[in-house]
This record gives sequence, C-alpha cells and structure tokens, in this order.
Amino acid sequence: MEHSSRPENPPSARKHAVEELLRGQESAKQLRDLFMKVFSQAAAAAGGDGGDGGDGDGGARHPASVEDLVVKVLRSFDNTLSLLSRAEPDEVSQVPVRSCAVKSEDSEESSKTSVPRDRRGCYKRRKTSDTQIRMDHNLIDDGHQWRKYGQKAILNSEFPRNYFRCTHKNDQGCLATKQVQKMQDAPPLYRTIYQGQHTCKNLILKSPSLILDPPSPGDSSILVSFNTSIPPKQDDDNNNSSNPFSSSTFPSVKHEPKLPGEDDLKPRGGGGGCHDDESFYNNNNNNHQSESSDYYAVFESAGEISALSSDQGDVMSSSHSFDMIVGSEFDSLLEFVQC
DNA sequence: AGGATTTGACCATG
DNA sequence: CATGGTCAAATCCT
Repeated sequence: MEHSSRPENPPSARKHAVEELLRGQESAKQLRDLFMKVFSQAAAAAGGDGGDGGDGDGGARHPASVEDLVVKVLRSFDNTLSLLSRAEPDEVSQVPVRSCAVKSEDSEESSKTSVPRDRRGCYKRRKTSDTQIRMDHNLIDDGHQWRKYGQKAILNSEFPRNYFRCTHKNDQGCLATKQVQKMQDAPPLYRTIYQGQHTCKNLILKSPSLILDPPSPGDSSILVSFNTSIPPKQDDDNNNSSNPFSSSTFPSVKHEPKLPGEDDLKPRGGGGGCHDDESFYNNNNNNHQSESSDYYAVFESAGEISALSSDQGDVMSSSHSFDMIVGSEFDSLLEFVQC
C-alpha cells in the first residue's frame, strides 16, 4: 500500500517471497522456542547462577539444531532477497519528479479562503525511488533537519503517518523526505521510510549519537538490506560521502540511551495544537541518507546481542527478546512485501 | 518577524 | 471510488 510498494511486481515472485518469509518466520519461532527451552533449563539447573546469562554460550546444549535453524532463517532471507531483486529491476530510474507546473503559485492566489484551486496537491505520487525502511523502537536523531509537512491517518493503522521533508528543500532543493509511522505501542515501534537523497549540505552531526556500530554487544540494531542488485549510487556529493559505509550497508544509527520523548522530539510550532496521540511526530530522528536505490529495513531494539549475519544482507541483531526482534522483523518484512 | 507545525483540501494512483 | 502524498492557510512558538 505504501508508495514503497512496487507496483508491478510479478505477483508470483512476490508470492514466493512471502512464502519464503513465512518459512523463515516459522523457523524463527522454532528457534525462539528452542532458546526459551534451553534458557529455562539452564536457569533451573544453575539455580542462582549470577550472570545475565543472556548471551551466547548459554545455549550450547543444542548447538546443532540452533545452528540449523539459524541457517534456515538466513536462507529464507537470502531467497527472499534474490526473489525481490529479480522482481523489480526497473524501478530505479524513477525520480520523484513533480511534473506539475512549477510553483508559480503566488500570482493568482487571491481567493485565499476556500479553494484556490490552482494546483494544490498537484504532484506525482512518487513511486519508489530510493527507499529505505527502518524499524525502530525509539526515535533517533539522524543528523538531518526535517520539517513536517503532513500527517495522515492510514487505513488499518491506528496511528497516523507523519510526513517530513528536508528543511532545505527550498533553499537547497533537497528532495529527501521521510515518513514516520508508529506501528505499535506496546513496545513502541516506529517505521521510518526514507525517500530521496539528501542533496543539502547541511548535515548536522550529532557526534555522540551517530556511531557506526559494529556488531558489538550491548547494542542493537538489525539491518536488513533488500538489495535490488543495483550497485549503490555514488552520488556522494552530499554529506555522507565521507562515510565509508554509506553505500551498500549504511551505518545504522547508534543511539545513546535516550528516550524518545526527549528534547528534540518536541514539536515546535503548534498549529492546531492537537497532538493527541503522538508525542512522536516530529522526531528528527534517524535517517540514513538514501544512498543506494535499494530497500533497506533496519530493525532496531535495545538489549543484549545475538548477532546473526547473513552473507547478503547484513543482519546484526540483538535484543533482549529474540522473539521481539525476529518476530517483528518478519512481520514487518511480510507487511512490506505484501503491500 | 520568521520559522515550524497542524490540518483540511486537492489530486494522482490503483 | 478509496487511499495516500502533498500543498498551503492558519496557527503557534521562539
């Protein structure tokens, strides 16, 4: 449903992709169960074994099955990725061109009230160009300045979607936009869709927040890269050019333990003042410059680690709840693919 | 005063 | 026709 959908996906390919994801999901569930079983046994046996125990070697009891399941999961990812890659070879060219006759508006504005009728909403709905999808459990500053230009209730979604564009759209013609939508509440989960590439030169580096995270323990983020097999564009005249990881696997934003409700999340203006549901709308959070014309899904959460890595996309995961990560990961992927 | 957000309206797409 | 993406006036904040 979203614009991120690929309109002309061969249905069969997508179907296969969904099947693969479902398979992966099933494997993940088994893996989860296995972990739970192992952990509970370990806990029972060890009694008061001090450690947090969460990580790694705790599950050495069924290494073979665990490994097998992990391999299955990763294979599903790989299969899905290749299916998706083949499914849409031609969507890259697309540039969010606004075919509408410019912004010559000011001339006949006159009738300020009621319908100016000029060309409001005149635009081309952008299909997919450079799209990155990111799932976060909190909102992180991404170093760019965003201006909210819309909010919309989305069908079958209890939370509205918020539309942001680069603050420098006007002065520098930066066409980057992003959409932020809260997906769930319980553990808050936000989906951020980045589109377009930043051409502005105004990257505000929040040094402490932006860290290229290696798969280090204690940190958590899952990055799934849906590479459409197009080599990452190299337009690095922008900001992230200096970023060594910018292209194929952009750095996942690392965040300090900073709560989403903090300072920079506050809305400034306050038009109607109806911020009923969210306190999250404005987040100038995360953003990785849309660099390549690929699809990315980044799932982030906080907690311990368990790093998986696949050969194609990078899957760096960690979470205090494997279930939460893998489960939401597949759910999101499914949702993404099915749209 | 200038800039940001809210919100209803407009319009392309499927 | 329904839905989603964008525009722009109105409003608010700094």
